[in-house]
Amino acid sequence: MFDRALLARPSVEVAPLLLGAIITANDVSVRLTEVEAYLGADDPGSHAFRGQTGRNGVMFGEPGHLYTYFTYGMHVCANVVCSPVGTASGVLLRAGEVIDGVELARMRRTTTRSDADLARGPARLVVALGITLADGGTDLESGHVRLEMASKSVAFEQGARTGVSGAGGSSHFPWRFWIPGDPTVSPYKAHAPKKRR
DNA sequence: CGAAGGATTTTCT
DNA sequence: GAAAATCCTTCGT
Repeated sequence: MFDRALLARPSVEVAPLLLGAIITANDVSVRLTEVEAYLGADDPGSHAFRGQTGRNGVMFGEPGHLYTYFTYGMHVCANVVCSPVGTASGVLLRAGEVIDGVELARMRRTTTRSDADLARGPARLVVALGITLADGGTDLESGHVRLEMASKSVAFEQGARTGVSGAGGSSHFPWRFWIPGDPTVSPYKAHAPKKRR
């Protein structure tokens, strides 16, 4: 199922609904096990915090579309756009379990040893699915990247976001959601301060 | 097993 | 010019 009205709600409400959902692209399907919510306003960790720019434009657009961005010079991350047109919010896809096209995903993730690592982490998930920057703005209902939401909600846990620099990284925004006990949930902790800036 | 450093380029100030 | 919603390798315990 794909319910755009459901996605038009704030990302903090949408995030837990996406756990257990299945995203399919380029002949690989992933069942989401970990996500993070980002808001445009009132969220220093969001790209849209300082208003609309060329990069984050699709976050202000129609819900249910794909928002991709390039970060750390070598990684692509993917989000599901939430909230009505004109309001920026999104859900970062942090990790998932490859349930279809495992062979293909394994070929793309040459550095991966175990199958549980294929989509464990935002940039890894994107690579496993074969998504690139050019896929930003794709409609997840009719494009070549599809989202299939779970028919019923699953049990989940909620806690502090990881990897967010600055004020947004504080545990004041406990907007990370995951399926407890799942081996594909990202193991990364908040990193120590970086040296080279 | 855990901690730390380095890579690399798009985007915005 | 500086920072960035990360990942991988290497080093130390």
